[in-house]
Amino acid sequence: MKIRNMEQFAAASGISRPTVSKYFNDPESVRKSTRERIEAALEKFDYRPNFYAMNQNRRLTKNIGVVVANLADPFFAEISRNIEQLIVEAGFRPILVSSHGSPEEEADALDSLRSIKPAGVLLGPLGRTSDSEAVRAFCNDVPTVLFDSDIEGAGEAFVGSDNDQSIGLIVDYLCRTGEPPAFFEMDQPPNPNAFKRRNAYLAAMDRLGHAPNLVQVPGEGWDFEEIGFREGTRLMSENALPTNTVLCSNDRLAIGFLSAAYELGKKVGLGSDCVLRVAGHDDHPFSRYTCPSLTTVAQDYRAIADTATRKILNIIETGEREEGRKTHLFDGKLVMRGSA
Amino acid sequence: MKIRNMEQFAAASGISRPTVSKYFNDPESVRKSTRERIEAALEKFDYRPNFYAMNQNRRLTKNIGVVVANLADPFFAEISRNIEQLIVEAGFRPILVSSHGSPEEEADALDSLRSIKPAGVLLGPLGRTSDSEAVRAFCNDVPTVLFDSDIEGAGEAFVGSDNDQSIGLIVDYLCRTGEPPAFFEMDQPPNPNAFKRRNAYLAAMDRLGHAPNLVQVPGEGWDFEEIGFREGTRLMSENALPTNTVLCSNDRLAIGFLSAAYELGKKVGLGSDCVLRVAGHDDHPFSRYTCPSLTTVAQDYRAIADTATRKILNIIETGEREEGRKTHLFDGKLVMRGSA
DNA sequence: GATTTTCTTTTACGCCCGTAAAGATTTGAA
DNA sequence: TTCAAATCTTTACGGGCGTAAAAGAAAATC
Repeated sequence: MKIRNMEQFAAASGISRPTVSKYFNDPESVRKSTRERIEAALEKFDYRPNFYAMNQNRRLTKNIGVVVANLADPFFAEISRNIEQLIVEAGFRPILVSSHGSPEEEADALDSLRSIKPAGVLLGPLGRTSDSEAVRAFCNDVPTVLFDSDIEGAGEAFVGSDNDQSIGLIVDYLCRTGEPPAFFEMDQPPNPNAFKRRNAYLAAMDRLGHAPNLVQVPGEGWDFEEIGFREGTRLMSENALPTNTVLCSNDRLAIGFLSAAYELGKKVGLGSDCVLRVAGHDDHPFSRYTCPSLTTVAQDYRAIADTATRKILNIIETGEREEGRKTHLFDGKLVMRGSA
Repeated sequence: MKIRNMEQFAAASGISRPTVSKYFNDPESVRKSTRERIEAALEKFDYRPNFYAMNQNRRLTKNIGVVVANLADPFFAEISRNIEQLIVEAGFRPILVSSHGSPEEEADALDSLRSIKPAGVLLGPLGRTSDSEAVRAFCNDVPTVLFDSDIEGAGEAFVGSDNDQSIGLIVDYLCRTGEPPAFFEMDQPPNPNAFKRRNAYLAAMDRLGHAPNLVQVPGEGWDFEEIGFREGTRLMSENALPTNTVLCSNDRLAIGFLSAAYELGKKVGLGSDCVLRVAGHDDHPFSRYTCPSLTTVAQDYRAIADTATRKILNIIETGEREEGRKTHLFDGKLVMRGSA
């Protein structure tokens, strides 16, 4: 016999439909003996409630939107993998969407999520280029927790890395072990972390009593490796680098920069035959395999994913939009490899 | 005034509800003047039909599932980006799910997609490790087009790369310009393309009258870079490479291998000071930035995404499950860079 | 202008399930 | 055993929309 709807399934399991409905909403909400009878029937008939009918009249669906700036960036791929897993474990359903680096797509994604009535949303926004009005409007309607990039006043909370701490860490390290670093970055970075990191660099250099060296190269958009390669090539072939130590604003820039150094025959690393030290920030999954392997600061992916997810689940379950927007920042860890 | 449902929106636009419903199902299905009136009202009231109510009674939803083996792999990230875009342009809604390299998650993903009643699914399966019974069962219920990895007898069609052609191309090139290559691969690759490539290598070498050299290193799972690095290090430090030219089964293995060569001080490339040539396969987004940059064969991402998407859209629109499962294979293009 | 064709309106029903309220039953503690 | 609390059943309604059929209106054809 083929079960067609909850009515029939309820009959087959010998439980009333409202109770079965309650079970599917939250298995713990029914008595143990009832739960067992339903689960026994489930084994026999493999029925699943109609997804659409189920969500139509629910005050809150069991869907949680996950919007990331750019899935092609392994950082976001990795963090959304963690988040998805946690959401599933909590009995919710993740809906993963990428903005592909475009503000319009980000706004579209939020708009489109709205029609799915998610119980909550985890948003890793574009940042500087986001349509911040649209984002704030969305956050007013749907409980949202931001991660990675902050947008002022948007969402219930922000979870990210403490750029002051992490940049401080690597600047300390670089200064301690050689020439103080110059800071290599794009002049128009899409991501607000870039600004925080720049300021953190300036502060750290100041604290250590060194004159800062900002190297701001023309560049916008998300093709970081390309920009790092192109501008690195230009700077090095013009001998325009102010120091022999370069701290890149993120690992993807550093990956391009290292590639440029290799092509130009400039040996990077710590050995006596090396002319350059290069460091990055993020511990991008590929940075272990650059040549030489990249010294960097690891962001605590798991802690970020974990905290952001717990935060949104808590808001959903208590129904309380917390008062006072909170910010959770995690420390980075120094990852010493061959490049600096 | 706030529009709460289609009834109210229909009233506000001066059109009957069934016609409005028809419009949302397919804007082209109503008269132009009617369409214009509805769209004028849309500007004023920004109403959107309830996603759940909308899909509940439709024979076919406007959702298309996109399931990929591993979103953390930039190949899948890139191809799913293309697919998503094409689906949106066609007026459908993509639902992106990653299996994260796990057969259980793949089966779960399909199961979970089923309850969403997708009009069709584009599946880039794990391949060898897939639960092929579950996949075939799914394909029986839901029109599915496979891409990247094939599973025999599953789905309406398969779209991928012609490994015979692409491997032939690079083997030809390598033989023409130096010592014939050895083929570097894992002994337990998760992906069936690996087997096809191995056979293509054997055939190409045979055709050119060279003795083949298979280097099968212990390795399973998806940590290709790690395996390439570890086993590359081992082989090179033991001087166990049979030739000075290595063709890796895919770019990610090559990335690890190149990193290992660098660490060991073995110069890779074409110069007279180089002791090794290394090539890959796929044109992975990162392969431009390896040291030296990686010579490889580019898969035609766009053509694969395009064909697979058009295929599923066609099946959906005509309602015909084509008879006779078709296979579409695209040629690779040689990408000559520094490593070989 | 008459006729055919195409599109729209009206009316009505059903999809599958969430939810509410009231009464019946079970459970667990006093 | 008694009684209150927890849980379940029954009954009933409604959500927002797809869809079908019949009748009406508009556009296209001649």
